[in-house]
Amino acid sequence: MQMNLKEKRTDKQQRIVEAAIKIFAEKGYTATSTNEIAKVAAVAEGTIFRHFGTKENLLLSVIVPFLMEAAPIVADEFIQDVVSKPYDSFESFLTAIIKNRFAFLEEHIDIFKILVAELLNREDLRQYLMKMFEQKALPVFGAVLDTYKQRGELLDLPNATLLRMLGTCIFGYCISRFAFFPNSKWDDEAEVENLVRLILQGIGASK
Amino acid sequence: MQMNLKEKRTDKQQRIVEAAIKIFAEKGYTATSTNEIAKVAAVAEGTIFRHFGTKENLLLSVIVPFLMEAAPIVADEFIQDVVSKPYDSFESFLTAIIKNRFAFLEEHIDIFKILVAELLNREDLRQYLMKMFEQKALPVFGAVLDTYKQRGELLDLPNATLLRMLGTCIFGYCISRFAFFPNSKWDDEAEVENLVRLILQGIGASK
Amino acid sequence: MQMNLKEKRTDKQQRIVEAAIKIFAEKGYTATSTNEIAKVAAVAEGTIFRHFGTKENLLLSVIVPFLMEAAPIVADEFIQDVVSKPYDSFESFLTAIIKNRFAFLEEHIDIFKILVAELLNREDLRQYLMKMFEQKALPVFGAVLDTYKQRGELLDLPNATLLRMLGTCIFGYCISRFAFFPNSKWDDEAEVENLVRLILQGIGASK
Amino acid sequence: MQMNLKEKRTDKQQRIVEAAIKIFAEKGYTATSTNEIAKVAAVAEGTIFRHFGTKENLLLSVIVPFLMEAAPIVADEFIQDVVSKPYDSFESFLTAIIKNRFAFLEEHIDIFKILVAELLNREDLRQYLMKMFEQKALPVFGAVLDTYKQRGELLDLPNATLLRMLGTCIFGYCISRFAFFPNSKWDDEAEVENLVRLILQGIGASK
DNA sequence: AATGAATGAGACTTCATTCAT
DNA sequence: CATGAATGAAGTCTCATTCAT
Repeated sequence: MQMNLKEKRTDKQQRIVEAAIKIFAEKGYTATSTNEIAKVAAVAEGTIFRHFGTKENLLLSVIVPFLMEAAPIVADEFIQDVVSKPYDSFESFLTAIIKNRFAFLEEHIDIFKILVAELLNREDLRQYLMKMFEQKALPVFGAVLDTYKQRGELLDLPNATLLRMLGTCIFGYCISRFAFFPNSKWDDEAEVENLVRLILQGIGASK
Repeated sequence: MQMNLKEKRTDKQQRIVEAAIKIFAEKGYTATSTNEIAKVAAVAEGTIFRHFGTKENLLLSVIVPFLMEAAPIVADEFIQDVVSKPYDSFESFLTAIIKNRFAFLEEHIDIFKILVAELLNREDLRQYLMKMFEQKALPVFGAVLDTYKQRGELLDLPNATLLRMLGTCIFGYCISRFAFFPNSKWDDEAEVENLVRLILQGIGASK
Repeated sequence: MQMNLKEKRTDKQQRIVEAAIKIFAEKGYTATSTNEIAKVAAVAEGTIFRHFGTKENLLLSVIVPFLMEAAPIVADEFIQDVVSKPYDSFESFLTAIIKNRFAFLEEHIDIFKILVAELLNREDLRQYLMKMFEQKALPVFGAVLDTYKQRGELLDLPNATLLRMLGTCIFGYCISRFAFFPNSKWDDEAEVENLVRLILQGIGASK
Repeated sequence: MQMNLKEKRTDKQQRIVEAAIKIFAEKGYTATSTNEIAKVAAVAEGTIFRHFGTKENLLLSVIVPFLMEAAPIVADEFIQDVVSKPYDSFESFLTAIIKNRFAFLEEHIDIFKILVAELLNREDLRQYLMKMFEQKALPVFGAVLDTYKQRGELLDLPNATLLRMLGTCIFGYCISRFAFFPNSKWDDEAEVENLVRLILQGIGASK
């Protein structure tokens, strides 16, 4: 299944958005000039404003589709494509979604960086994400967690707690991996394995 | 033991740095104008440049002492003040350092936000931090980990791996906690407990 | 007799001209964008340029017909339709032309505003109007004034002087009335009466 | 008595305001670029914005002092300096104030043009002027008119009517004289005389 | 040491105009 | 004929930085 963030965009619009994503990710939104975006996109500066109105709106044209389409589609994907599959264990379920998420982020690494950067300064974005977490992620994943709890594979902690632990752990890893040190060499196979083990068993020796 | 990031600064210099930290954290470095800093610090705009030369140098005057003093002192602190203490278990050791780090970050939450934001755009800063991690953290904490491994409290994984797992986990939590959602109500006691358990045992049910 | 400023214009051309008149009058020529005109006229921006070439030419397409057709026709009208009529007194003549002019301006109030505004900045327009005054108005009205002077109803002053007095007085009233304060409630009947009395007798008490 | 519109302005501020007045009057506010003002004032473009914030505010810095200081001072002038003088007739009174006003406008001819132009597009300015007329001019001049009415020198019309007739007549003359055709050669002595006669006796022959 | 007026490069944005469709 | 996407020059405004006082 393919997500399409590029729908309904003309060639030039698409070039502008791609240039913006690239440079926003590299230098940050505020430090990027529309002049530079225009040059990289090989359009006139005015063309940016004809299509996006303001620089801020261009930023939103990058972020919003990512949030509006990516996340819901992701959720649907999970429900239909991942969640519903009869994973034989929580471990294989976890491995699957982590791999899935990693692949997704790797594909949209620049937008992810932009999102992380904007999250630091925009209260509205933070609010939006928290709301999404509560309204979308919690119910969907809650059901999954319940299943595995009943099968005795998970600690009997509140779903909110479990999800926050899972979330910060995976999110933290993603930030390091994709936002801060994307250029380091990572052995993704081993990393995923380690991450899954950390989440499931921790690093304490079993006694 | 008290770290002092304020040494050798005149009253005005200190006011400028404090204003800068506050506004940089709030709006981001690039989006902050020296004019605004001057107003908040109640000095003339020229005064900023008399003391710090450039806006960028003011940023470095915020970040560098934090990195140069905070981190090394922290390391020393651990060696002398934390590490050397005969903790009766890795768990109590982990709890101690996490609480210690949380307290530290809570005190310097704004600089932490600035650092996180700059990390996204500055390769030099990333390099510097990775070097610090390898040269400072790895040897110091490596020794500690070895100790607990020998006592059978830790999985027998390479220290680099263990530390990265620990690091991303704690760092990820700190980012969420301090950079992205500092305004949410967190029950620190419970959070630390959960984080320690996650790290040590994971969330998988022990069978 | 009907003046037609709309001759030879297609539907779209007419819509464009009307939109231009409306917005030019409201915001001034320079402050009006062709984009806005296009929207109000419900045509594409390119259509404006297809028909009028430049924005300035659109302005002229508003002003020039008004000057070229309105004024001459007016002159002819007076000669044939007003001047030649055997008014029984200068007062009734004056009342007639003032009422006539008021009606005319009321119908073309927006173009009048545009003309007044452009007159302030365009030397060519001023020259043109002065020339028209000397070449058209002075001879035509001069004859009329002579008639009434001979009948002893007018002061024996040079026609140029009389006309300038008449002109500034009526023109000044029109400016206030139509350009500056078009929204105020005016009792036209009484106003005309007052204006005629002012011109004829002044406001000094007859002794 | 000298009005001072230049108070509290530094040399550069004054140069900017003077350049603005000159070019606004010549080309109109909207058609004037801050770049051009800067060049004529021989300052950097940024200097304009340091002192006046926005281009619109520069316009107001031209208009407002003229309205706030000129008009009230004028009013006071009349009360103390003109009105209170024991003119031997309404004619000499009228001649005095017209000469006074002409001198004033001649001195501030450019601001007058700017004001006239802005009056066409700014409802707020129109409102302001009408309020001023009602609150300031009407009471002050009303008293004067009453005096001369009692002395049998004026028609017994309502003051509001008399003033509006006077006003549009003088104002209309000023517009023609100062705003539209400032470059024509006018014989001021004769013009004033004619205007006074027009106002007092009209142009009708006394029978 | 401190100030804040002055600067001018460069930011975002608007707009009249062109031209391929 | 009509369209509207595209342009790039020019506009207003911001900002880090300098310097005379």
